[in-house]
Amino acid sequence: METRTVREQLLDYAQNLIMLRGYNGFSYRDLAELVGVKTSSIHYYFPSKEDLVLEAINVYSSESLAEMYAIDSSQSADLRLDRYARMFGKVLGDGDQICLCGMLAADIASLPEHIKQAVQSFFRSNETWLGKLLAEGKKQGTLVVNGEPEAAGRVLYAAYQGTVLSSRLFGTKGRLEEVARAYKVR
Amino acid sequence: METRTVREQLLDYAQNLIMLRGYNGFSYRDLAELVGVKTSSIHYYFPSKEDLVLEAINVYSSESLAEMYAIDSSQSADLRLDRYARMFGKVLGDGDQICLCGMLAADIASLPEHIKQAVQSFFRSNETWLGKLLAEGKKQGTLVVNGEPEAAGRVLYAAYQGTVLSSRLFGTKGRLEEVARAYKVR
DNA sequence: GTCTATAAACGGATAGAC
DNA sequence: GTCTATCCGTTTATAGAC
Repeated sequence: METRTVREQLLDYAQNLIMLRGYNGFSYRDLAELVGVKTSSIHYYFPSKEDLVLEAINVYSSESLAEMYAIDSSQSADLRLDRYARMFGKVLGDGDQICLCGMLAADIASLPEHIKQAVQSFFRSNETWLGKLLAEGKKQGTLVVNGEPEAAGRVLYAAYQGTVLSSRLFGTKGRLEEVARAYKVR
Repeated sequence: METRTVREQLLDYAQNLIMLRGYNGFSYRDLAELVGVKTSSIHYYFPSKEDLVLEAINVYSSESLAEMYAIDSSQSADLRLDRYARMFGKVLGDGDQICLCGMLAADIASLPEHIKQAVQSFFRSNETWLGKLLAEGKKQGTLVVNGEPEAAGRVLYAAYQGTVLSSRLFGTKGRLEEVARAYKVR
């Protein structure tokens, strides 16, 4: 028996579909069939497709960032980086999904300004968090950071986004571990 | 006066459209209006949209890889990395495009197996080329490489793919330079 | 080669009954 | 809230005239 509300199911399946096929790659019909309602019912909850996507970003973003901020800051930086990597590993799902905001960043030319800003906000949060982590790891001597940690945080986040993409493309989960390994002191 | 054949124009505009909006984000109608023909004429050259995309990959791939392989191998590794970064900078175009194969990697769930293989092939060529470059830079002492160069090549290529994405998202070209800087000896 | 015409399915969205 | 019915534009693709 399904306990979630229709609205919750819609958001959940919408998230999966976007992470699989992108904004232009799924329709209200796809979603309706998955949830078992008619497309007109979706419009009751989300008048337009953009409304749906924006709400999907909000849910995804708040959950992901909460998990990221919850990473125990008393651990050493290299262990925290491992936990971050594992978090990123979960977005792969059955190996056919990429990060929701990474996907929407690819589709950004099809989306309105306010959605772009939500995606930017998610990127920035990850970048600055990683930047601070790298700064600490450098000070501790647990991570290898060449140059300014802030810029290195942006590069590292880009590496993670690119790596989920190639992990799915090649069907290999192991690539995500290579990223953290490239920053660890050996 | 337009000197290119219709076929050449179709491929050129198709490349731009894919790099801007992705596989599901453009139509034969968009393309027809840009070139100034009817959609049925496009089917004469490319029976299906997949035929068009595959040919666009072939053109893009052979041109990009040729340019990459032409990077003077007598230079030091850090200078070659700069040239590679500048190459990647060109894909941004007016700041609204990302790598064709990076975009199609995001759209991969909408595409057939033989197109997936073409995208994989492009990724692999870049990854191995960068891996060898990093190996040489490490030996020369001009680049900072932590760990195995092969894995580092995959991470670096992912970083470039992720960085064109975020460069477009934030409208800042400078991020591409940060990547190479993170690998240079200072 | 390029066109007109057309097919047949799909797209997001709305009105109004229940 | 969810449905049926419907609008109307779009999409890829084909047939056949020129």
